[in-house]
Amino acid sequence: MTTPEMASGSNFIRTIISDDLASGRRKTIITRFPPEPNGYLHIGHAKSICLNFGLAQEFGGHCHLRFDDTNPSKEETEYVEAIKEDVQWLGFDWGKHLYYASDTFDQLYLWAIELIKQGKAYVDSQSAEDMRVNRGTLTEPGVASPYRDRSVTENLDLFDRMKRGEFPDGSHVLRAKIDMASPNINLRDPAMYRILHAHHHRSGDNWCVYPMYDYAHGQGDSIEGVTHSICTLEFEDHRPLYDWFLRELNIFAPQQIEFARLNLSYTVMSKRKLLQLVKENHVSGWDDPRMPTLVGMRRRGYPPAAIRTFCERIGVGRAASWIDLSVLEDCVREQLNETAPRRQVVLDPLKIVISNYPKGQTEELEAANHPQNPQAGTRLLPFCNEIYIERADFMEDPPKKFFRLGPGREVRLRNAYIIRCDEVIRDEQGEVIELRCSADLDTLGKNPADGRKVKGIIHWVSARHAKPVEIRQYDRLFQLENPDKADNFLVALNPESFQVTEGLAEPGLLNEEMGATFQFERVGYFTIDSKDSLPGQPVFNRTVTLRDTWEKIKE
RNA sequence: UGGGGCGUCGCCAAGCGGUAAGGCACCGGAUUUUGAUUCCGGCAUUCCCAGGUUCGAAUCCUGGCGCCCCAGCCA
Repeated sequence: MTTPEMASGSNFIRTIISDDLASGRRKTIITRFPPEPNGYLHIGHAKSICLNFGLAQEFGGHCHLRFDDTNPSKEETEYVEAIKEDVQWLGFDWGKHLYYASDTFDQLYLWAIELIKQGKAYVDSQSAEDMRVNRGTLTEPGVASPYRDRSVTENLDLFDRMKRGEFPDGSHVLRAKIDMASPNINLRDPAMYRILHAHHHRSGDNWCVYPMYDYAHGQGDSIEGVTHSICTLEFEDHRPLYDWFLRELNIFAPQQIEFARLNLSYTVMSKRKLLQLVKENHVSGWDDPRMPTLVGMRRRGYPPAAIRTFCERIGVGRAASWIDLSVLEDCVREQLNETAPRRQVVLDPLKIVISNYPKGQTEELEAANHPQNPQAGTRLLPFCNEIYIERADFMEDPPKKFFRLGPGREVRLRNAYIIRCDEVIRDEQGEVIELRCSADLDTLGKNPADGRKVKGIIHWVSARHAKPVEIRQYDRLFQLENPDKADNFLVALNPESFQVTEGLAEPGLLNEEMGATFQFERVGYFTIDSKDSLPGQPVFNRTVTLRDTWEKIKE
């Protein structure tokens, strides 16, 4: 699959890969996306997915999906299934290349024994606290463990008994013997295996020892023949360790390449924080339409193609970057503008009675489903003498630049007639509750014969035919550009990120498909909620508003 | 002041010694029965700063400054 949005500019990873291919250092390329199944995928993962799968497609290679399931205490099958679904939804296919780090446990164990035999690994029996203290600090070297020089025989015996489950969690750990004085802390005898009497979602209760990320990842890459192992910048300091294991084991060496992770304004990306939002009910779940998760965005109505465009547009680099949320929203608009059928829905109704239109009459007016795409066809809109318009489309005392409705003013009803406001009706409190208008009946599908210009166009629904529908208006979850900067990110939550209103929709909208997205003309894009909608009773999620230059002019 | 990185337009980002791509945003203007879309046009004498090398530097050298990451038996 090669989609247009991937036709691409250059970035440093593409350069490395094409150089490797050109020089013959690599015959083909294999990348991988290696999520830990301990949470749902978010937009940050999407960047990595698009990068890895995109590169593989572009250079005619493969991208593997590998679950990094080396820590049974945090991982669940629920997440595995959700992750697969998200990757597919985003539009990528790993084919037969589905792997699990846990599938390599046997091989990893054999390699560990090999390293012990070579005197490159040892069993340490210090407490976690002692290990921490003896590791030294950023500016002082570490101190060797008193167990560092155990004999190979003793190490072999201990490691075997660790594996058999003879020891409690935390009593021993297998460490690589590298350099306790290394300025790179990752090289100060990093842990390879810890004892964990835990049930693993795939290997069950077969193991009492589990490999650490650093000991498992590079070897997993190597086993799968990964040529370019792309990860985020915080693993850069781990690269010497990644390379060390491959070299000591003398196995195929993939190249680790790091890039800057995505930061999005007005959102948090850490799994811990997302989990907290879910657990403490600040949102309705991982799939809450305000969440930066892929399930959330899907429910909100973001098309996968928009997310792909976004990932391509933001580029790949090594400099810490902050992308404004509006960039994502623009990608969504761009995609939806092309694909979403148009409809008319009034969110905040104001009644109009058209005095010169026959009371009992109803006519069906033809409206285009997509003005720029005739192939999208047309639909019929019922029209009668009573309609609703958007409250904001009327002003009693409008400024000169306001070209909607006002006393004595004319405006075009989209797909219908031009009307003039003759009278304003109010209740005892003085609030406007109704408008009396007259229509120019000779303006259907054409401009006034006398040549007068009517610039304003507003949307409407027939009062006798419109159907009430639930509208959920979402906004950014946080009101701080960087919620992580607050002492507690929860104080940055936007109290107005979710508002429910009842709108009035053109009747055809009642029986559309779950997940379908429409443009409510002049308002925004709305998607039928796939969870809370009922047959004939849709709930609409506001996916994103339309761009609104009037908002700017007003200010 | 241990180690590893990063600093090019408001936000991303190309560039790799030959005289600042592109996208988004923004500002004009045109078309428009969505103040949407679309379309044209504008938008860094300058690349964190200061020196130096060179006919020529964002690109090389030296010295500063600023920011990010690392002390889990997490990934």
